[in-house]
Amino acid sequence: MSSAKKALELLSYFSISRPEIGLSQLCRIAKRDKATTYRHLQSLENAGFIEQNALTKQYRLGPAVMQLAQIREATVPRKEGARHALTALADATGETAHATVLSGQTLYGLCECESPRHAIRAVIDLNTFPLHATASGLCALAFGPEDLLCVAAQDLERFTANTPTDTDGLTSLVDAARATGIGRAYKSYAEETYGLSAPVFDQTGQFAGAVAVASVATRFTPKLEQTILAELIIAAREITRNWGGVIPAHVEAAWALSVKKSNAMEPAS
Amino acid sequence: MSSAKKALELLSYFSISRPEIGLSQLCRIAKRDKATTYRHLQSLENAGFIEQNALTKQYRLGPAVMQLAQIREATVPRKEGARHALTALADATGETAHATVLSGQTLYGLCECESPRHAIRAVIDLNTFPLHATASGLCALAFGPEDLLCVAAQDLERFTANTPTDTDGLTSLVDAARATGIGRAYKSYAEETYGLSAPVFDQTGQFAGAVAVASVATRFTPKLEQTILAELIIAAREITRNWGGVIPAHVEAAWALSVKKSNAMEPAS
DNA sequence: AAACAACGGTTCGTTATATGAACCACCAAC
DNA sequence: GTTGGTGGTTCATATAACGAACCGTTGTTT
Repeated sequence: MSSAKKALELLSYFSISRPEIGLSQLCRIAKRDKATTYRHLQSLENAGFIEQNALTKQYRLGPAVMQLAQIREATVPRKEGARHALTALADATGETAHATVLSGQTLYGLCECESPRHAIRAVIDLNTFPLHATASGLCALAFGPEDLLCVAAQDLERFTANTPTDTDGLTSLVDAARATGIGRAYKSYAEETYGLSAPVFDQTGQFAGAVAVASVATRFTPKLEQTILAELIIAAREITRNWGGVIPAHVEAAWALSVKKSNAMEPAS
Repeated sequence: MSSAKKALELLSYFSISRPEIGLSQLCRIAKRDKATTYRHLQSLENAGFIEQNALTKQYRLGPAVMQLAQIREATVPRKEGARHALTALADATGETAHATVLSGQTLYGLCECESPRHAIRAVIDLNTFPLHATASGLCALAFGPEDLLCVAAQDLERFTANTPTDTDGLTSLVDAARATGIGRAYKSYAEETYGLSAPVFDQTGQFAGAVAVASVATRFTPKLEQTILAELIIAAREITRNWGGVIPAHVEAAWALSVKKSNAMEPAS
């Protein structure tokens, strides 16, 4: 593994829930040598990617990332293009909505929007999304580049009893997503959550990411599913438009079938 | 130079004005070998820091920087703490306002806010700020850690005829900043701009950054200076409060003198 | 259409650079 | 004063970074 990659990987250990990390602690987390880790941290600090809390000596993300994010968003305004649709989605469903972006073979969390309706709700710690266990991931496998499925099949980490851990289980979920235009993760990532997701496309015509709703499994009803489904499709259309893409015809067709079926099961809301 | 540092440095060549860069182009800019640069780009791409435009093969910043920025801002909400004061500052002065953050020995642009009042106005390409040639930089030298001045004196790059290029010239500007509580860059960075800046402090009690106004030199009048001065101080106080700091007494005293002197020169606005 | 130049990407022998066990100095708890 | 935890440093070793030269493609020029 290249030294640059190792240094960059250190950044991925910072998160909202763990925003400051000490040297020794980071060595444990990353399972790396202290001297090496220290040198990497120095490189990162020099470049402004991290800085040291003067009081605690712990490291935290630095100001350089703010600049880069601003340049990125000015170049490819993904977040801006998703914001409105996400808040509307969270508002209409009363659940937590979020969007993801595919880059290379990794699905990254873009932003999250919680609804205040329920005290118990899913919170998304924005991170990379496992392709096989999340609704957004299944969307990526179903509608993204084909080689993604091979990559995902290599690492079928088990998160819950429902996580698909063999290729057959995974492909059946992906096929279902293709057929319905919707990715579904029923307790496959976290024990209590039910995720539904719809694909989003960009100006290259390719799959660019997904928009998703994470709901608490215990309050999931056919009625709620019907609402989420309808709103998800609206959001996916809006974000796709903002990202300069168009929904492929076969996806629109799959959605139409899904909605029809959903309405049939729970008629006249 | 470490490989990690070299890879990270590549990211700094992306900017709002040059958001996408091809391999060969980047090699020229960074004055690096093509094979090496390519490998570095691959590392960066793997980590999600850059991605390739599928059509043009050019590289641009990737989604990972968005996540990191979100974590950084959740950890240390610098931007949020500066936003309101900056818009108010731009609004009150009719000029472009911006804020900078010191991390290590580098002064980073945080955010910029333009006023629509004039068609001709300064635009800040958020980047690292040269300590010797910008108003914010002079603030950092005047109120930041002492070793900063030694570092800055090592690299006195000339930008204009007014750029201080010897230690004496620089120290006199820094001394002036200390005496007035205000950093001044009169055509020392760009030929047409006049920058005024005030220091901002954080909860450690240290200098944390600066807030600044970049004005067009040709429309600069004592009257405008008086306005900028007053508003700058208000903004610096507000941002300092939001960042959890307090303005040191000697800085407040210097400001009081500056305002008094400025009022005396242009009485009864 | 042939020649050219510029592009992104790859190869391979050389050599510089990353590595990590062992090492400080420091601090807090007991 | 011992113990266990920090953040930070050293130096011989070995690994991975390096770059000249290479390939295949593309789009422009003659």
